[in-house]
Amino acid sequence: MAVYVSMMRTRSQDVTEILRGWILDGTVPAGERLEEVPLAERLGVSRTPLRAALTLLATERLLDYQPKRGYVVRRFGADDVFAAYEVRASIEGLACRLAATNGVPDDVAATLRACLAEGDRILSGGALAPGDLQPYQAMNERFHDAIISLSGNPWVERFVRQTHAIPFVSGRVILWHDYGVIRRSHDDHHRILAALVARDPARAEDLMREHVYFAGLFLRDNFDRVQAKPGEEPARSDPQEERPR
Amino acid sequence: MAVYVSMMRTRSQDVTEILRGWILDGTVPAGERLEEVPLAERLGVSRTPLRAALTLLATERLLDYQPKRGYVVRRFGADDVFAAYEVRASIEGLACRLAATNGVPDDVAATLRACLAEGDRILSGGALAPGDLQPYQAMNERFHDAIISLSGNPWVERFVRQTHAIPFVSGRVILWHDYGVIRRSHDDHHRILAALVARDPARAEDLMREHVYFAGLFLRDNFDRVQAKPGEEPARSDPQEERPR
DNA sequence: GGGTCCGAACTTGGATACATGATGCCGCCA
DNA sequence: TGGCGGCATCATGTATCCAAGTTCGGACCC
Repeated sequence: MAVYVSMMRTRSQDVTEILRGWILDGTVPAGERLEEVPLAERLGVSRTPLRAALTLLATERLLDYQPKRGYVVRRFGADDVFAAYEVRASIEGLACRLAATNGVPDDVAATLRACLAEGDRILSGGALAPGDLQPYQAMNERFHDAIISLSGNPWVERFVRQTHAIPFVSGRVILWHDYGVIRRSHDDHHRILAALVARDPARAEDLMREHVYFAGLFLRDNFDRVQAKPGEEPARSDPQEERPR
Repeated sequence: MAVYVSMMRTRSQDVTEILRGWILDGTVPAGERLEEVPLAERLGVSRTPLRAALTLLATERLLDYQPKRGYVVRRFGADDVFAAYEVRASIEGLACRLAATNGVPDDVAATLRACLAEGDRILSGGALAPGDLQPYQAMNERFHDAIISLSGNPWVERFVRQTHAIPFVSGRVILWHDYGVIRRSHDDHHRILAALVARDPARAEDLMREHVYFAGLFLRDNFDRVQAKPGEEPARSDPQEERPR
């Protein structure tokens, strides 16, 4: 007996995704007040589903909310973003440790090795071509997502996903100008997989923590650079958070 | 010109808190379907604020939601709860490390020392009196909250708060039957504060991680005990549980 | 002239009415 | 008798309407 999962999509969900996208890619600038009626008209829906979306995004802390005073797009500074990376480093480190403890099934190992191979190919030229940014981002996200799934801890997955829903913390934003940094980062990937298959939880955790933490450091020190070019944001792969894996 | 912070409380917020309480303390049993109209009548409000509360609790993952099929109180098993403790241990460990790095202001140190003193007093008798559970819980929460605030990392605060909003993970639930375990746990508190004032980040992190992690282990191994506590018969394994609706 | 008080317009919160998809019963047919 | 299909019922999703709080401007008072 098959269990049917409703494919139904409500307007609220659609509106939520659209709005989240607008916030993350800067279409709606930080600090802007979101008034219900104009927004609803702009989105072509009534206030009801829009309000559901707003409450949801407020619980995700993408919006600030005060009763009777409405919603404001939250402003994220370099310190906020770095703080998020600290947390992400900690949780993904945990994920990596758990994954090493649990072991890596063959099919996942194959996926991870494919990620490594693709990264090697992209970086083999010795320089960063702009057109390679998007595939590298996608590869990077696949790699990290696979490890998070391996942790087998649903809360890890949930929290990491929440950190990804913070502007500039998402794996979609990668500073693509320093070959050496990217090279090193991908080298981390190699060592992380090695630690995973060797069932070395402590090493796997340490590597992942530093891997993510350094990304946060680097982003903080180059924060003006990434803020300046929101046009660099390429087509996001669908940000819907509910996607089961 | 004074800046007024609206003290306004909306019905949605009230309903959210009430419902969250009902879920956390078992008034609404896990697995139960929450129908909007009956619930709204029971709460004395219309469907609108209730629906806002439901969407919020669903984003907190306290409820499962499927479009057109409504909300169901999520069921948390021992493994879910333990997994939450793993994450909480990691994040509170981070919080403790950051707090040790930042240093402890005198007023906070005084608060923490007061917590230690109260715990010492409660435990001085050499046994656990039922009437002492509530003050000990409150003290425990104050202690942990103070350290989390010291971290200065807003995301840490947010995520830890989220783990506290999981049934059985909340600091409100403490197994109060084994004097030795509580005694040791409070001894951890002493050492943690010592590490904080000594500005020893590594030791502070390790202590807090183990402190929380062991609480998770202990809770998992005594899970039936805490589940039976709300006065309900332990959730009988319901063979029809899988039936969608 | 500046500050305060008042009120009107606007915005958000809540209630109700209507639309739409899910569920389950019942009868029909093989 | 058992399975399948259609229709009735009901719960949820959305729109609209009403209530209540906030904001802002202007007039009045000091």
